[in-house]
Amino acid sequence: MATYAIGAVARRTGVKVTTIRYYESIGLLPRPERTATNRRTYGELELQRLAFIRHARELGFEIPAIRDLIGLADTPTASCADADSIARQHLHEIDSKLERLQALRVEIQGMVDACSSGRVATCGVIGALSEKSIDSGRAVASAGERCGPRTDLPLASKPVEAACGKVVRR
Amino acid sequence: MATYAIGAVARRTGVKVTTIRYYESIGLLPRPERTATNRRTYGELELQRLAFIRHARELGFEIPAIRDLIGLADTPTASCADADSIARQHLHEIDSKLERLQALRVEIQGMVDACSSGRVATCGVIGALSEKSIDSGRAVASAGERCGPRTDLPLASKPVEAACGKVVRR
DNA sequence: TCTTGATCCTCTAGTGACTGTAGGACGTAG
DNA sequence: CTACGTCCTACAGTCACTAGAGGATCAAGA
Repeated sequence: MATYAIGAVARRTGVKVTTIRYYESIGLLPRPERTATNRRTYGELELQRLAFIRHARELGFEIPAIRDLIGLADTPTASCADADSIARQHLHEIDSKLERLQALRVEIQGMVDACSSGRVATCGVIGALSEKSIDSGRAVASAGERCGPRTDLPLASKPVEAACGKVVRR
Repeated sequence: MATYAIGAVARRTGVKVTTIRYYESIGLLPRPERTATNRRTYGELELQRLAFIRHARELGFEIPAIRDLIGLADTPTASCADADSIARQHLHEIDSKLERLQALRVEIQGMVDACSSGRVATCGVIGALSEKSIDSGRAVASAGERCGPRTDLPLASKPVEAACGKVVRR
């Protein structure tokens, strides 16, 4: 079975060398075998686990949650009940993420469509994610409401930028 | 139009007071109006924007990306082409996240189902997210492959834990 | 009106999850 | 055997918060 040096693992999984060592230091990855000259060597399994961690992080899961998830995969059948409750809990988290991501997708797709058809872009991007979070009932910006009076205007003019915010600078 | 103190905003959006101030300090939120005694006051618009930021962060978007997204919502129609390219780029990101989240969901749902029906749980959780990331072709763990020989064994035994990793400790 | 407790202010320091760098050992192609 | 790339440890820095100190303001009750 093939083994890989830490650099090769980094290249294959997209996780930086330093990050791999960091994950090892916090116990998220097991300490790997070492060569006679003290270099880490990894197998396919670690590659998979690392790729999993990377994706999970990109999806917004925190390290304790990832520990859980990895634990699920490693759970012997005996403790199925524990695994089940952890799995259910994360299932809710995932469903909520999916829902919000889909809402955001719809709004952004809408912008792209509007743009390509030369129509005035409406900016429901913020509304897509903001509504369901303002806890108390009567949603602040009910469905369909857009940000500012832009749609009614021919082009951006004075009242708009006061109402709708700032420039993007990265 | 109703205005809110920072604490009220925090309660309604689920974003901590200190975090709101932090977002202001990095320019992600505009500086709000102040009362005569120097207290911040916010309107519905800031509430929405903040809720948006919160969800976006929970979905794994970084602050520069969120700046972009907010920028989209604030974009005057004039710069529609710019907005379009940014929107398209984030659309890809979102689609990729959706895909991976759905794959993870399937695997975790599978575990829950297996558990509730008393079957031996298979641990495809890691496989769900690891496969598509190992860059070079011939996927390391091709579809359907599971983590370790667990499914074939009656209960966890010696070779498994060496192969499949560590204990969960939070 | 006075008090008391909640909330606000600024400033600074700490945390989680990385990320980069210094200083040195090891590996490998020419 | 040289040169350059990769690896090692250790530690400091960054990003996105988070908590705490020390003090001012507000709102409700005695």
